[in-house]
Amino acid sequence: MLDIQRIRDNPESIKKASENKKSPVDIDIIISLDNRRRDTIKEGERLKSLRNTRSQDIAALKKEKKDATQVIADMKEVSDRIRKLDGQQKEVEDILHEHLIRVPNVAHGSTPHGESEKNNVVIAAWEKPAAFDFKPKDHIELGTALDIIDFPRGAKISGAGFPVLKGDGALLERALINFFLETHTRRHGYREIFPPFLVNRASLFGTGQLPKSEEQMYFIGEDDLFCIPTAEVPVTNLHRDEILDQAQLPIKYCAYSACFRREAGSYGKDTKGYLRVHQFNKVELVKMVQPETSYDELELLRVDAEYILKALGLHYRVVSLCDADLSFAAAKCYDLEAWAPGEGNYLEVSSCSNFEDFQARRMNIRYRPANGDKPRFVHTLNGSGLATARILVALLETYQTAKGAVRVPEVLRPWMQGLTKIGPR
RNA sequence: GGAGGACUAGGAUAAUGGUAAUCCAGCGGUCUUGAAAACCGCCGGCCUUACGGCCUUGGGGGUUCGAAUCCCUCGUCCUCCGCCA
Repeated sequence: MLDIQRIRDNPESIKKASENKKSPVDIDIIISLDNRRRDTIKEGERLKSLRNTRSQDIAALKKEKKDATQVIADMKEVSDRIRKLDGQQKEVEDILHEHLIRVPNVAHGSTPHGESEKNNVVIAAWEKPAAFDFKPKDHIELGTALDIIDFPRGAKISGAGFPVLKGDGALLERALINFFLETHTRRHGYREIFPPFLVNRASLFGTGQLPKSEEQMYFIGEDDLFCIPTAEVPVTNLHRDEILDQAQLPIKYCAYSACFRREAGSYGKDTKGYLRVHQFNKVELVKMVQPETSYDELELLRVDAEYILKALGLHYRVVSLCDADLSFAAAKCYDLEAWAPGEGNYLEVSSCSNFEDFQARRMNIRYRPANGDKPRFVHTLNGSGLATARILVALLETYQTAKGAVRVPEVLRPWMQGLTKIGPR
């Protein structure tokens, strides 16, 4: 959510920014609603001031055992008008709020401008794509032949988009999660969180999934709870409605969670295999920092996520998303894309974003500056570190051998029961 | 799931239906070689150039001229009962 003051001060630039983000909003109606709101408040406060002073008079009269019926009668009328004005004010504020929460965050100055994802900018790459002296298979063929990914049985017990990992595939998945968590906690200094996988509406509003993306989430109506689409939601909301000490910042959390996404409306895109599924595993990195440091922290966050890809020896590239491709709440975002030789494609395995104070305003997460000044909103950031479904795909396809086995990268072996490769059963 | 109790600022505590008091912590200052102690000021939010005004007792409603206080409702925590991996 943006500061209404910021919108009042720069209506044109906010309007332009929302158009650049391809979700234009009507700024004029927001300004006029806000004017009505302010007028109503003004008149209401004038009457409330009157009521407060006259109430004191009534108290004084009663104390002196004098008659107060006339004043009380007058104030009854004033109170009725206040009630009416309060009602109007609430009505205007509700409508204004509905508009405000749909204004997207403004892209940061360093975010490239563009018309679509085609204008995203590749800013770095690591390693070369793996070379093969045979035609590399895709992960579906590999996973099925090795009997470590079972698509048909997943479809049977749950539906399309719920593949089952079996045997060494399940072990590999678990190894990845462990490797990610160990790296970020021990090497990068993040505190591990094991969050609830179901959250309430307030949490989803805080991180910006609600109200815009309600249809993308699994919903348990009986309890009004949602399955989390990412650990970002519970972890960032940990400090909702709190005032932190400056000395606590930066806060760095990492969390494993299963992630649930309905992917409504995305049929036809990446439908094949394990690339776009309804449930996958992810280790998420979340930071809460002082505003002045958030863009430095974004670079550090990206380095932490990139470390995993380097350690796994995967070819990848870093993409700076252009404003048109930026998510609703983000001001700047880097995607990390791992190379999948079987697909012949790059797969998005991490998004590292700075939300500035956009989420913090929605969640009311502030910190008290060391000098005792009044609380300021923190800046929030998050990034995948990483998502296993697609990393598993990149690994299988990158480390496959001519004989159809898959070598296990060195760094995963401590969690792989001594396996150096996954072979046919 | 049932019964009872509680919720006041960062923390802790007070207020016969008359408009939120106090303590601690924190910040600034006086004093000091420095620190501590002591003392003074600040110490929830919003509006206002200012003076000042309005709001704030877990959330939302209601009664009343006036609600932290009375009523309804929801939430959270605690105690007990029931159920349970």
